[in-house]
Amino acid sequence: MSNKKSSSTIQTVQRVAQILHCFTAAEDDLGVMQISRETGLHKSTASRLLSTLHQEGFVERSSETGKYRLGLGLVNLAGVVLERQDLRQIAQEHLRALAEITQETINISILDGDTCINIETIRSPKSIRYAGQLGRRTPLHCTSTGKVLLTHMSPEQRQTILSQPLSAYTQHTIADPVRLRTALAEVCDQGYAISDEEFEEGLVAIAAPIWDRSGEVIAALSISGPTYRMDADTLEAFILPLTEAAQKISRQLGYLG
Amino acid sequence: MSNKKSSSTIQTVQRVAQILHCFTAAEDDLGVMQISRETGLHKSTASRLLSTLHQEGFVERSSETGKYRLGLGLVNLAGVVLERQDLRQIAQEHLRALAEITQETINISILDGDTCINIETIRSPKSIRYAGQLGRRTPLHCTSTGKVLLTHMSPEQRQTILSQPLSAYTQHTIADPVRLRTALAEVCDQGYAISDEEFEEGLVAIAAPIWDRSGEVIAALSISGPTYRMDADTLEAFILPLTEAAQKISRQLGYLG
DNA sequence: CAACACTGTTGCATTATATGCAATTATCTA
DNA sequence: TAGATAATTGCATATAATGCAACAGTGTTG
Repeated sequence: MSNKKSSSTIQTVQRVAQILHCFTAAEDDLGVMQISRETGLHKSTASRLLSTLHQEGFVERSSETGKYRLGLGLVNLAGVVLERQDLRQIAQEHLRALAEITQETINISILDGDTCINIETIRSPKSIRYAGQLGRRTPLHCTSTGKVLLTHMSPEQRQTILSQPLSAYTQHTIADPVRLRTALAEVCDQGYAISDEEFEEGLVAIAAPIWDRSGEVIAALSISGPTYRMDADTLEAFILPLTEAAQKISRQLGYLG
Repeated sequence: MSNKKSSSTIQTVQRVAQILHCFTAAEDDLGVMQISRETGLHKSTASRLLSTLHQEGFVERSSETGKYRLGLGLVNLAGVVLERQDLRQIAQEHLRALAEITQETINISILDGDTCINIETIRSPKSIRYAGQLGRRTPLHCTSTGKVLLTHMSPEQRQTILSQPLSAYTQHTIADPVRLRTALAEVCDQGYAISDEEFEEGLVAIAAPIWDRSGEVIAALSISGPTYRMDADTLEAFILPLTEAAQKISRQLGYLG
């Protein structure tokens, strides 16, 4: 106890958030006790909160295990959020075309605070592929989309993010702000960003910016795949289709570039 | 006041749900007062709840109007739900193919209590199209997907749903349980369901069932479009690609039909 | 199959927590 | 500049969430 936040903060809401965030793609069904342990909430508190979340459709109970899982009510609400991104609708056909050409996983990410979040994914048809996940949050400094978004944000915002410690996810992560700035300058120059195993071993991605009518970069379009398929030549060959797709989407959004 | 539910129900969670459900695709940004009025909550209560929901990322504030909107945190959570539907991943390429052939909006819906909910959508490239929305809930008795799911549920479940009053959304809605049962028998027989303006004027859709390895129908695949494009001949021509796509998906799920 | 360990639910008294009021500040409109 | 409307916040009060402990369910093991 002692989360002395803004005076007007409702504890129960924080607890609900805590509980919901226990569930991940990797651990998607949890019992009351597991949640109780993970959150530090009393088991009866957890039980009652979960029970109410269940009534409201935010969690479900697995019919086999009886454990809780996140519920379709969340998809329902998320649909409202995604619906207002007209970007998403406009982009769909271009994504499909790009998926066709590249046979790799395509993502669109937008900025969310100091992370980026995936708002649309088309997965590679191949069995070894980058498993893009809708709604997934990734760091800015070591992903292709993140670097694109970093490059095109306001200097103050960028400064704020770069002044915080940058986690090294792999050996290739550029965790040094100075070197990162240089890398970003290059991104700005060439019009696309590459993450070569900087976020995850074996994962290479390339991303280009999407502009809206006001001339601001509002999203990044990316192609992600395993290192062995994303060699220098392939990557080189992807640049044009990628930037062209991003251009087309931008134009449809009213960008006059 | 006086929602005497199960003794162990937490009011604040119900209120959170109430608030979140105020936001819809049509009305996606709301002020504190609007929410206070719509939910009956005291304006300061609404303010504080929203403020906390904001801290937790479940709502955002529009930078222009300053009003609240649903936030990306919800997309993040919904991603976890969607991720566990391997159906969705398997289906993607088949959906794309079907979209290509038909040039209409393609949806996959699953059962959620007494409604069905959209878990995947590919929109028609045409400007007049059915605007399928991820996470959207629709009734069972008057949609093509709903009728497919109704047809293949357990008799008891179906009984429960059909014994409740059926809303007539349009003049074509089959609101009479007896007539509906006859219609469902036909669906069972022919292997697909059609909704001919039964849910919305001007909207025609056709759906086929998707089976899993245990031989149960777990979802429905549909093609939706405006009446004038979805005439009898076109509909007729869609049957085969639709059922074949549904078959392919089912087989990939392990169905041995 | 009995005993044990573990998990989830619930009635009840306690107190911490959310509430409503009213005052204050901020934002918009005429 | 005033006047209305909306949003926020300090504070006392009372309601609603809490933790306990007992109980019910489930599964594991010798």
